[in-house]
Amino acid sequence: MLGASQVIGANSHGAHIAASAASSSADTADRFERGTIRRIEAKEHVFCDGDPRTHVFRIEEGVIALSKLLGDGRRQIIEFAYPGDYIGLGTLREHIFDAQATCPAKVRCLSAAALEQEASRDAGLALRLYKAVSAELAAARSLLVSVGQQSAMERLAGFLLSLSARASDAEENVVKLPMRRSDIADLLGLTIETVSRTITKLRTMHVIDVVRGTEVHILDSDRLAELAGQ
Amino acid sequence: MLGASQVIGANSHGAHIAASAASSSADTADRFERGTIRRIEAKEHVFCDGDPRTHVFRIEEGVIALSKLLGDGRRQIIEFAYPGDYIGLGTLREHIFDAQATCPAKVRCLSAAALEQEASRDAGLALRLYKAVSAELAAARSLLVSVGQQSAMERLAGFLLSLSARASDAEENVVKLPMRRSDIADLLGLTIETVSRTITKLRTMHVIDVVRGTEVHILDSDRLAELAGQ
DNA sequence: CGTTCATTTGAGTGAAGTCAAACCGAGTGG
DNA sequence: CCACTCGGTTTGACTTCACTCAAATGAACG
Repeated sequence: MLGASQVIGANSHGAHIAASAASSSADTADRFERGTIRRIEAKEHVFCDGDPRTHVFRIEEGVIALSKLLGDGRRQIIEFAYPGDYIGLGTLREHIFDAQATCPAKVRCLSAAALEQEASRDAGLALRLYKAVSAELAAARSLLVSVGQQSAMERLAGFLLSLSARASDAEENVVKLPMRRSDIADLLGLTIETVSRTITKLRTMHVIDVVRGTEVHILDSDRLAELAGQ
Repeated sequence: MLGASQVIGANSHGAHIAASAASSSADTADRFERGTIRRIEAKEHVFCDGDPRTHVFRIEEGVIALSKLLGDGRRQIIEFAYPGDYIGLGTLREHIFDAQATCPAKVRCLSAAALEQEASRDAGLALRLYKAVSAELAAARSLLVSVGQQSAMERLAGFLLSLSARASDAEENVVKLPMRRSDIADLLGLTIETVSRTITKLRTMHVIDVVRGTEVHILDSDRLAELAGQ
């Protein structure tokens, strides 16, 4: 994918804690992969800003939006967490963001206390936590660059590219948008109307085609990469 | 400090790796606190985007700006690193940002390879790395909320408050600005002119006073907190 | 088939950007 | 000691991109 350094609101390859490839402590990782599954309806919260941080969650299905709500209703989405990603990592006693499903989802619940206690003994696990958070940090910084410096068109094009790079489920060049326009707007620091107008412009330019509003077909990925800027 | 959740371009309490309070492995931490000191001139780079990540640095004096440069010259500053902060953490083989001094500075150079090798054996050290990066992540997300949702006035007021909260050096209510207007602009996703105009407006409102352009006296911190929004 | 929620489209406004010039303080050298 | 330069900052005039308000359209579902 051209412009691979651009990852918007998503971790390059997900924030995986589970040991990759051969690891001496794959068993300890497994222990934390076996939590109870919780079903989340669209718009339901997994946790809220201020809640005690009792669990870490791994997304199994659907998409969870991490967001910060300002007093007057403005909202910034920090990241869309996809299957395989972890949310709720960190060291604070309480959550400092909302986590809300953008569509029906399933998450696996893992005890935060147990995880951290085990990590204080198992250097391998602690290192995997470190790497997972480092990946999230890179993603957050990438989004910051986009929101701070790029035009609406650049942000949207970059967003579509980052989704197409990550969501390797269906066919190449087809990107599902399992979230509302307002979610995309709040991720990119734009308004719903600007997101809609920009998508329309991409359609009239024949760079993308949109089916039922939720499925984007990338017709000209080179042009899309150009529009995304660097 | 009112609105304490707002931390702009700075880690709440710095990204400290060194063991806090009583720790069983204070000695291993110490081992990494003894690197050679390097003097950095204003505008000089500590490292560049793309350089191999051979060292981690701890700021001893001055301020280092972490930034991403876009192809056409646009720049987003990710964070200002102050004394006590670490830069260059992460798991990638190469740096993905520039690190540049905004004023004369000193950094301590620590071997990245040695640090990570030790961390793979010492869970305590690995956990401290985890916590340091988690703090950076929280700071990056906080800046993202600011840049994505707030007005120029809100961003600037928040920035001044976050600096006054962190730089506990001199008197209360006096904030040093050891960086150019262009650095502040690139942190907040604004232009030099907008930063300048907003500072002027704060002066005419008698919320702050500015001495020699680099020293901000906060005259009405309650009003400043109001202007910073939530 | 009407209600509801989400998206699109249109018209007008405004906050921040651009371009340009003036200002200011710190060095430097005549 | 003053004139000149130079980088940085401030201020002014004008423009523009994205926002706001408002209405129309479309999709989903009981």
